[in-house]
Amino acid sequence: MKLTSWTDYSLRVLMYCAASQGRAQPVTITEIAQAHQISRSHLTKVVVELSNQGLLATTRGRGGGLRLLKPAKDIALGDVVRQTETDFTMVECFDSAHNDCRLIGHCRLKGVLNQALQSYLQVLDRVTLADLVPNTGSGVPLA
Amino acid sequence: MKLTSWTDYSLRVLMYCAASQGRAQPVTITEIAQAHQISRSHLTKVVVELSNQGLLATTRGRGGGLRLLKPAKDIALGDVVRQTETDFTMVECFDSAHNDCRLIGHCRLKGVLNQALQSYLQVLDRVTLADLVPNTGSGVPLA
DNA sequence: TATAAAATTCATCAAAAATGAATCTTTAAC
DNA sequence: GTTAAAGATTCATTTTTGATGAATTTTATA
Repeated sequence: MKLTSWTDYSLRVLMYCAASQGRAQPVTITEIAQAHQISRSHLTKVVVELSNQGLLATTRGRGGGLRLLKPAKDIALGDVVRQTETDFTMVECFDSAHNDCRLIGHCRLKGVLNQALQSYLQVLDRVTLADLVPNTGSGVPLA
Repeated sequence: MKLTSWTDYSLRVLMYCAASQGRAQPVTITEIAQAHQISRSHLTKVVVELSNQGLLATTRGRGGGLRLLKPAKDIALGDVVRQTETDFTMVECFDSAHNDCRLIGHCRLKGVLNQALQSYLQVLDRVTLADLVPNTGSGVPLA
């Protein structure tokens, strides 16, 4: 019952980008990697995925970097977590080949656990990147 | 973001015991292991932990077995999950040695993720074993 | 054309979850 | 009191999957 560091890194990248909107030079992977002491190579994969998911735009070459494709206030944490976490399995399917009682018990359990998960995500749906990142207006909030 | 099979097994054991209350012979580990096709040895460890947590009473020797220490309606899923899941880490602590902005962002994130987790557990707090297990009154619901 | 950026490929490494055999301990039934 | 049936313990692995990073390739700008 925990988030992967992959999700952790994804959130850091997005927050960093959100905090840097308005800067003259775009944010680079190297910059974020150094700021958080994560390997650049590893972080690149996170960026690629976020890019594939349509959250980030990347530009190669000198002067390139990252930018958010949507305003920070339009990126809800719930959506990010849904996409970065791969496994929301709550309980292994019980073997239903036996009897009604066990099956009924199972179904109720499954339903309850799913309700709890939805409740978790709904809390995150109500929070956006903009809520997390102080809006300094300076354009260089992570100086 | 998923539960361990340890928690899964714990819930199965408790549900099985709840469904078997009123039986002449107590439930045995071997019986549950066979019903769910789990190794008896492995399941024993789950039972020992549940016993240490005060949820189950065990009796050794011939004719021994397991029984719930509380009525099924008094055992909330939230409490079980809190005890069986060991790691609720949501995000690794950011390195706070750098600047205010990152730290503030981190703190807000941490708070939000914690809120979501609490929301998850609160849903489970409202459900008890009795809600999961059909009350047949037969005492042999898993025949 | 040199440099700086993202992107890809490959190979592991590490941690923790999961498993189960073998054995020991306890206790009721016979 | 012996024996069989039950839980308890110990030990060693196996499996999974998350996590990591070096090396290289591709792209684009100054």
